[in-house]
Amino acid sequence: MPLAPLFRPIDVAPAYQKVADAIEREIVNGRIKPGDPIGTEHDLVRQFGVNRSTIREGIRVLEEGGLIRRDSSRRLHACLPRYSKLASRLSRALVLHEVTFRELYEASMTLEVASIEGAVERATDENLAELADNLMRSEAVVGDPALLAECDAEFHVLVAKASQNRVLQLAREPAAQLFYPTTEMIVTGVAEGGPRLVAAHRHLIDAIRRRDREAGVLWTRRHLQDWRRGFEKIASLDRSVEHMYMEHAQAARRR
Amino acid sequence: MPLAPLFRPIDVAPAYQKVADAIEREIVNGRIKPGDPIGTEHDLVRQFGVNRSTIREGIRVLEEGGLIRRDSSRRLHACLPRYSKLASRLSRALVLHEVTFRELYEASMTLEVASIEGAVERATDENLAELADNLMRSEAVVGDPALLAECDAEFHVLVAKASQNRVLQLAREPAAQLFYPTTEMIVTGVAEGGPRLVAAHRHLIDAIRRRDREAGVLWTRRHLQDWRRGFEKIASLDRSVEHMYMEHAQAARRR
DNA sequence: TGCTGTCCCTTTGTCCGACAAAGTTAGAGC
DNA sequence: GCTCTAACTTTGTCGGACAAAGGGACAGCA
Repeated sequence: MPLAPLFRPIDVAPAYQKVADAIEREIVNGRIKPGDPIGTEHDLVRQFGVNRSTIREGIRVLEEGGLIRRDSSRRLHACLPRYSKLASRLSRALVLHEVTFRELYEASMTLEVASIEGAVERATDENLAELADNLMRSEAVVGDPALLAECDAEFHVLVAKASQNRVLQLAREPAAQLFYPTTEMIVTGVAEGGPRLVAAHRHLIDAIRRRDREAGVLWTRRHLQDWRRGFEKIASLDRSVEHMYMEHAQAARRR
Repeated sequence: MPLAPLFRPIDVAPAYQKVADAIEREIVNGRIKPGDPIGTEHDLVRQFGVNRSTIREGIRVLEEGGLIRRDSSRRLHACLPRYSKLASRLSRALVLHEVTFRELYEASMTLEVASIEGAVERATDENLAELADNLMRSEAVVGDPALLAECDAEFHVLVAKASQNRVLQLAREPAAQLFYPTTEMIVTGVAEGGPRLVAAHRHLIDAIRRRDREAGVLWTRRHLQDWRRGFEKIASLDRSVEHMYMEHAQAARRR
């Protein structure tokens, strides 16, 4: 029988962590709003009563977490964490955990179908305009796998955006970021890949415009199955995502 | 007509960022494997030829990103980023973006249904044993909303784990973390909430064991609809997730 | 033998002071 | 009113310093 707990574990966090936590708390509970300035390092030195080096370590933590940024003049201010930056953290984690393409495919099937359902139900005219613009640009680069893959990635981001569900938007992003580089490979390797991709996008936009849920789901499924078939021509679905893909995610994060 | 690009944009990143990037690169492309030691700060000072303060700022970045940790003796080593830690970053972002409970509910409906489908298809005996154990513990604390909510959160993590799809596992986590505190409130407020919750879990385990997909989906839907009905008794689904919820996510992250 | 306490070395967390480069501000000059 | 310049501020980096905590070796003791 263990002894009755007489003492609570005492909180021994290094000072830089406490600095970061203190600022984080003010941001997440709204006392510091996104866009508000945080003050200079010297200000923080005075407020927290610790050395500037300590403050700077705390700032790095918050910066990496996406809670604060430095503007053009390098001054600190709070900001809304950006989905794509956070998502590339997750993509990185998925790569390190060596998830398989099958897992990516299965999860994406779920997430993209949910996105299109939301989009069919709630897309605005502005969403549709963005999608149409994307389609035009896709048609123009149908012969260039790299650019087309980029357009494809953007297309699905726009569909998710049209769903008006930011949780979904965020949830689909990590897997999508890992898809992107493979799309390029597939379009390169499969002759009719580019035109089929663009055709699927056209049908999807059409389904959204007509609020035709069945068609939206159907074409999303086909679109992903096309990806799958293309991928299986060059590799096994059970292969794990390779480290090389991280290059893309890293580049995306820095943007 | 712009001039032909004669120069590439040069990479002007601060030194601490370059240190972090260099170490990150080695980890994500596998030259440093999870668990490998990184070396002491002094080692890194020698290797990179910069000051220890600079090294330390770079380390903070990687630490926050979950790529490296300090073990009990505070020595640095590479590690696999933990889903729950990353997910709490995302939860934090969702709170700051002020997503509504409706968005959470809709996305979770999709993600939890997908999880149970995967679990029904692929759960192992070990997964089932963990779920059964969770159920037992839930039954024991059915009268204590806080503990029951904790069990409920764990239950759904286990279902996602049983789906054997780590992408799904990761995708559902951020939303789930925001659900958790509300579950406690609902079980407190609705008299029959606790027993219904446990009953749903029992049916879900049963469905997984019998590999009965229909039943799994059905009971997952009911379970979530129960949550929704309970929630609507105390607030509107269109209310945005409040900053106070972050307290829970923060606590979870530190674990 | 197995446990304990001690000394020494390493490592981390923190502090101080310093300086160049880049950005900001205020004022002079037109 | 506008531009240009000269302070001033802020950041990024550096060097060195020191206390506290851990790890390891070693002696002392049951």
